[in-house]
Amino acid sequence: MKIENNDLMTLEEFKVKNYGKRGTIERDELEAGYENFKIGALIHDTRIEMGMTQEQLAEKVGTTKSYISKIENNIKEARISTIQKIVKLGFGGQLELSIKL
Amino acid sequence: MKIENNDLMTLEEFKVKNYGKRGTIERDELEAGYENFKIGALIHDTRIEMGMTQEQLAEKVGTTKSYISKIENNIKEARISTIQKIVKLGFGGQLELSIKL
DNA sequence: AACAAAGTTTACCTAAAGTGAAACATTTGG
DNA sequence: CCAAATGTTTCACTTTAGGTAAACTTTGTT
Repeated sequence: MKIENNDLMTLEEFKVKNYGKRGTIERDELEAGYENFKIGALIHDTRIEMGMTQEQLAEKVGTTKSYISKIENNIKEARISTIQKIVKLGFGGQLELSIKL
Repeated sequence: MKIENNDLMTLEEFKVKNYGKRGTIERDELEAGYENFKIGALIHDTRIEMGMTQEQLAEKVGTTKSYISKIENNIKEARISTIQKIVKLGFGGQLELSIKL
């Protein structure tokens, strides 16, 4: 299942509504259809599928497990370059971004 | 032409190397293969193709032309939610994000 | 050349990301 | 059931995005 789209909301609204929840996604396309803050679930599920702990991922990326936890749980909204770093250094993959008009 | 990939670099390194330059992209696929800071070019080119000024885009998104300029020129590295706002409110499109392993 | 329109830069503020250590909680394996 | 491993939260601090107005520069038009 793809991550479904949400309406635009602020980070605060999102926290109230979705704190602790995670979407589930199917491989192995890992298409996100992104939207809002579901990026955490994408990273979480990818990490699990690759059999990594947060600590192992953190080491590859060059950060700490507490930070990875925050990103996975959408407590901090990462920048694109941060997500990219995780995908590239942590998963050895590539982040793709496109605009659908 | 798609935006080509770059190696990982810091924002500082990028500024020194690429300041002022912009990639060009072809429509209408607007696939980004993102990577680093080329998102500015993606927004710039999309805006031009839609015949909008920075001021018009800014108004739709609910910001100012100076901010749009900074994003297009990669002076500020936007968050995903910001890019999404521009794509959604400004272009009436959708931002898509995926991980390619 | 002169003027208008569009784009860039500067300056300045606030709120949130980025960061990590350590404490705490939860899950898993023996 | 206990210990070890894994994951989450708290606290604390620094950097940077988000945001705007105004000055300035570039580009386009007559």
